[in-house]
Amino acid sequence: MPNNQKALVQIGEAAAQTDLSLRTLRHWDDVGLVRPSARSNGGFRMYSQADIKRIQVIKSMKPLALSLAEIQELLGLIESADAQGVESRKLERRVRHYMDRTRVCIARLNRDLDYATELLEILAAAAPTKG
Amino acid sequence: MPNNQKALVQIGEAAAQTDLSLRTLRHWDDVGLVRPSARSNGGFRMYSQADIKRIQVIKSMKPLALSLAEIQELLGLIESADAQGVESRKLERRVRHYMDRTRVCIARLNRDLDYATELLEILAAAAPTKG
DNA sequence: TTGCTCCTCACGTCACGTGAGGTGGC
DNA sequence: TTGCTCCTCACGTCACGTGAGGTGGC
Repeated sequence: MPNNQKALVQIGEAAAQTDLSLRTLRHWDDVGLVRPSARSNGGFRMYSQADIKRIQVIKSMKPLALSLAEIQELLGLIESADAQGVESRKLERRVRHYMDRTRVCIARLNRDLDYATELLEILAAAAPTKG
Repeated sequence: MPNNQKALVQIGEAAAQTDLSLRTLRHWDDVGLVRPSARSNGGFRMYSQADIKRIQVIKSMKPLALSLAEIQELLGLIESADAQGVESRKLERRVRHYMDRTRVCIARLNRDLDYATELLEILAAAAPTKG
């Protein structure tokens, strides 16, 4: 089965599948957040399905208001924890730190939702005729 | 009652009451989003309670992913609608445009919440010992 | 006069956006 | 050979952060 070979896609496909810009994927490559698994002879970035999965995970972490560097650290922590179990106290402290931030973020998202809903009502009042 | 006079506060108080940085308030002043009602003789920004209310409204609009210029336009639209009713078709079109964006944003916030909750579970699995 | 708060530049930062000029590969 | 996709600079942008150097006002 040669479908292992075919699983590599160019940056355009990766961008389409993840709904991100080419520039964003190139930037994430530059800072080391998602390095494509391979390059073609001509230097084209070639993304594997695992790469795309990682991109989607990162995309889903964006609303947490973490910097790219923090996302990178957090992904590394999760990987280490998966690989070796939680043996290091330092690792556990960092993970707990990010759990706290995630909880804060969830609270903020809930407030944001309330505000957005309220704004929608205000706008509806400002444009009452049915569209 | 001279409490009308006393209702003006300096930028530090305004920042404390809204939980924003001095720099943010100065920036919003620079771009014309929130101009303090007055300046002291020495040039200090003096914010009224109405100013602070406006700041809080704007702060609550930040999660909608609007630019400061768009927030400014939207606030202007709501004011016009309040003042003259919805007489202009153009005004109504813009308001509806922002309603759509708000709906999109609400959908995104809900997805973000799901992701954040999921991440919290992943992190909890990575740091299972009780803190 | 001392402190604390405020002021205006003005450069730095983060995460990209946006061309410019050039090449890969079917 | 033509198109479309991709490449690397490199400057621009948005919303501020962060000093530098100086002043207001109780």
